[in-house]
Amino acid sequence: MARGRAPGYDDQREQILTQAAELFARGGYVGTSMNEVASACGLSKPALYHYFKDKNALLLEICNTHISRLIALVDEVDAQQLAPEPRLRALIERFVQEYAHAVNEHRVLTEDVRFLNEQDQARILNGERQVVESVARAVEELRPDTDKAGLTKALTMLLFGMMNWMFTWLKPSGALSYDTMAPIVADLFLGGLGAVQTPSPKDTKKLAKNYLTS
Amino acid sequence: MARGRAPGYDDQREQILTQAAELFARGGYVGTSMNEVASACGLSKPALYHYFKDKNALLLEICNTHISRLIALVDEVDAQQLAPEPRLRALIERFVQEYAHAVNEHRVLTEDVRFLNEQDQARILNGERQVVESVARAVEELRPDTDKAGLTKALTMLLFGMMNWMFTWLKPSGALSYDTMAPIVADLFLGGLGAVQTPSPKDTKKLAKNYLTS
DNA sequence: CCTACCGATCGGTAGG
DNA sequence: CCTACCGATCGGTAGG
Repeated sequence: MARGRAPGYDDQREQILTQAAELFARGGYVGTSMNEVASACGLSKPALYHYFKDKNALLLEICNTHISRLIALVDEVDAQQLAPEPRLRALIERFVQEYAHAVNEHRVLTEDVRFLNEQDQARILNGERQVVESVARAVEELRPDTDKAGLTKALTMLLFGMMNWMFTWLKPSGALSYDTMAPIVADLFLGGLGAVQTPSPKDTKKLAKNYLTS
Repeated sequence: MARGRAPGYDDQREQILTQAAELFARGGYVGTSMNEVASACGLSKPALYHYFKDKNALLLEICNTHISRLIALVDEVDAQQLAPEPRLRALIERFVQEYAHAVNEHRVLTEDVRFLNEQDQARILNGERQVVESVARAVEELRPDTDKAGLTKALTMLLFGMMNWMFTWLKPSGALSYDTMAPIVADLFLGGLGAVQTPSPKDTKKLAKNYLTS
C-alpha cells in the first residue's frame, strides 16, 4: 500500500491558499512576495515551495477554486428550472453570497488573472465565460428582444458590474450586509430591465463589435 | 531673467503620463518597471527621473489629473441646475464619456491608488468622495426616502459599479460604444430605482455600518 | 543626459 | 527512496 501524504498536508494547503488570497487581495499579486506568504503562514519559504511549485500555481489554485464554485452555483440554479424572474433573483442572491464568503478570492479573480501564465489564464477566462453565458441566458429570457439587438451581454455585464464592484465599498466584515444588498440589486436590475430602450441597429452593430472576444 | 523649462518639457511630461498610464493599466503599477516606462518613451531611466522625481509621483499625477476632471464634470453638471432625472442622465453621460476618453487613467485610478503613499492616497480618496457625494445627492433627489434608510450611497455605488466595470468588458477601441452605453445605463438605473424595496430598518442599520469610512 | 552602479529584495533552489 | 522541512544563498532585477 502506497504511503499517502502526511496527515494535515491538505489542511496546510488550504490555510496557505486562504492567507495568500488575503495578501494578494490587499497588496496585489505582484506586490506580494513569496516570503510574505510564507511568513504569514508560519512557514519558511522552502516549506511553502513544498506545497506549491511556484507563485503562479498559488494564484491559479485561488482563481480555479473560486471560479469552480461560481460554475457549480449557476449549474445548480439552472437545474432548478425556475421561471425567468425567480431564476435571476436566485442567481443574484447566490452570487452575492458566494462573493461575501470569498471576498479576497473574488478580488484576486477580478484583478490578478492577467498575471497567470497564458494557458492557465485561458482556462480561467473560459470558466468566467461559462458563468457569464449562463446569466446572459437568464437575462435573455426576461427580455428576448435584447438578444438580437446585441444588448443581452451588455446588460448582463452591467449586472456583474454592480455585484463585482461591491467589494470596493462594502466592508467585508460580515455576510449580513451582502445579504441585504442582494434583493436591492435584483430589484434595481429587474425593475430597470423593462425601461431600457433598445438602441438603433446602427448603434448595436458597433456595440456587438466591441465585446472582448477572449 | 530666469531660464525657463526647455521648450517641449511639458509635452514630454504629458507623453510620459500617457505612456505610463497605458503600461500601468496593462501590467499593474507594481508590475511595471521604471525602465519599461522610460524605454516606451524612448528615454533612458535617468532621463525619465528628470521629469518625475519617483514612481509614486508618476502614479499621483495620473490619478490626480483624472480625478480633477471628474470633479470638474460633476461641478459643471451641478451648475446647470437641472431637474433630478435629466441631472442624473447628464452625469451618467458625462462620466461614460470621460471614462472612454481616459480608459487607462481610469483603470489606474480604480486599481492602483492603494500603491500611492499615505498622504497622496488620502488626497485622491478625498476627491473620489467628492464625486460620489455629488452623484449621491442626485440619487437622493430622485428617491428621498432612501436617504434616511441609508440606501442612497448603496444605490449610488451600484451605479458606479455599472460604469466602472465597463472597462473590463468593453474594448477601448472607440468612444462610440461608450456613447451607446450611457443611455442604457441611465435607463436601467432610473427605471429600476422605483422598483427597489426599502429594506427593513434592522437591515439598513447593518448596511450603514458597513460603508468604508475612508 | 549618458554609463555605471548601489542596497535590497525578487522568485526560486542548492546542500544537508 | 520517501516526506517535510531548515539555513543559506543562487542568478537576476527592482527602484533609485
